[in-house]
Amino acid sequence: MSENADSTGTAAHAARSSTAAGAATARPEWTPVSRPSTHELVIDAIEEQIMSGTLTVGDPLPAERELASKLGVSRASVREALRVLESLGVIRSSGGSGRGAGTFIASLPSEALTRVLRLHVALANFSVGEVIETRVQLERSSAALASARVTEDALAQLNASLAIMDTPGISLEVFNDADTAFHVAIAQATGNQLFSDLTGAIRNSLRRPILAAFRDVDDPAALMAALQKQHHAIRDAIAAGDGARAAQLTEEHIHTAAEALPALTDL
Amino acid sequence: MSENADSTGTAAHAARSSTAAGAATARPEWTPVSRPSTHELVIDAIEEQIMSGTLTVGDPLPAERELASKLGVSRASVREALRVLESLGVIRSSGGSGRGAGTFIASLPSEALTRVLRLHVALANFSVGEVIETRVQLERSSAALASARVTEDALAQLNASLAIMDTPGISLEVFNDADTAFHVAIAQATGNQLFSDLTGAIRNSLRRPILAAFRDVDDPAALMAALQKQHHAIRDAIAAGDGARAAQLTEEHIHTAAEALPALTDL
DNA sequence: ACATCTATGAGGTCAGACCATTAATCTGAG
DNA sequence: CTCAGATTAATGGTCTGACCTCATAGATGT
Repeated sequence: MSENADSTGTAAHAARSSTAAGAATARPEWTPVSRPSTHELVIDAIEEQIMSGTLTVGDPLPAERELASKLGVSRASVREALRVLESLGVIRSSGGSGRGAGTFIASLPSEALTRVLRLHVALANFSVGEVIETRVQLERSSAALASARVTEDALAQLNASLAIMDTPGISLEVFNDADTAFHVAIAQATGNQLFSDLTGAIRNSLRRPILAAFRDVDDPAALMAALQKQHHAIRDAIAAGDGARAAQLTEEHIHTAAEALPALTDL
Repeated sequence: MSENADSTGTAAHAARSSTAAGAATARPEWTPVSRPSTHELVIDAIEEQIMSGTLTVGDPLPAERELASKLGVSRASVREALRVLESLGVIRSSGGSGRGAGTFIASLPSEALTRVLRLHVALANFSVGEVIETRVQLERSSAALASARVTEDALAQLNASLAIMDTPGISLEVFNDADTAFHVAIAQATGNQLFSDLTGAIRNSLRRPILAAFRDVDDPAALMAALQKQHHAIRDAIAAGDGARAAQLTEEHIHTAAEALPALTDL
């Protein structure tokens, strides 16, 4: 990366704007020189190759030792950089020798998104209320778009998840996971991978709080039945291609769940 | 984390559903035992403290050497884990001694989200078309919600960004960054941090492609002027509290930009 | 031709050293 | 007694070099 400490760009430019507006004064602006750590430089070096298209999915990276000597840094720094990229779902490493051994450019964004959201939800940087509001908006869009694009295959996916939840005597965990799968399947039906990854990440970030809140419910089976009834209605609306209705039902569905789990929002 | 290799949950359950549906056969299902690496275990240990609420924002972590000996692993493994958490915006480290030195739980989710999206857009795991579609839906919601909740302060933010873009003879980069700031400010006006972080991350992930595509435009100044006119209209709709109109204008605005930059979508 | 064994090369882990930075503490001059 | 300056200790940052495990490619033997 040429522009270091880019900090999402926004903040830096907001600050810059104040000097532009205030103009006149033109004080020297001594910003403390940032000294990027070695592993950041390694990340930037690899990121640059990716940005410029030199490295694409499936390509191998040089061996750690080789990369270290090429970049003139220690193997430890290279490894720290690789672990970061790995956590971002950008690379995949495996041991052994020959075919398939080594480090490769991968594409596993959903796990990375899930982890980021899960941790920050737990840290209350994002409140459960915010996350639910985002989920409502995202899944409204998913439902509407899915209604216009749904295929046989996608419907089969929806029905598979519904079938699991229709099974009597199912455990809370299994129900919840099938529930997640149902909503992700709707997002997948839009054909937009980013939608479905975001949906999965958001939903999974709430997994633990949801399961915890469910234990405070008087009649879990009744709630599950109610939700499941709504699931069927959503499926029907999507299958009928009625996007507006699907969106509306989805919003009501999520609100039903949120209101039935009061322990969730005052977390 | 109790559940290892959680893999977003979804995939595992989809697979499980097929066996549940197919039933009868009941083949053994030999899933290769996952061997989590040491640094993953360290991450899980720290994550567990966060999930259980033992560690919250601002709390210090033990020193690297101490943590290593407590967990019975090498300092290198601890450092790899810390680098991952740092890249996820969950911790912040600084050297030295005494107050403020050491590693602390932090809260910088937006940078992490930006990096994830930026890299995966570059890797074409998310196509530009997908990202733009997501952006349309997200910002439609932002505009609608913002219209209902906008404050004096938020309007001032919007006007500040507009003022920058109204400045004549502005460079492409400055315009684009102010443009980003404008849209993020709308998201911020919803009061939903997740909205605004996602908006910023998505927009920043497109920064490089947008700037590149802009260079193929015949009359950049005219395009900027057209976009800026739309910006003003959006601002007015939000200020007037007309959510539906704001959403509609936002969608048209993004489509205008996308169509004026054909190089963007066939990237 | 096939099955086995071995060498190789990759990531994974570790122990220990040294450096740079920072705050707290000590020391001595005024 | 006060305050400037030197010292020290704690912390993250980096490097070195070693050893381990593992999976394959290729050699070896039958």
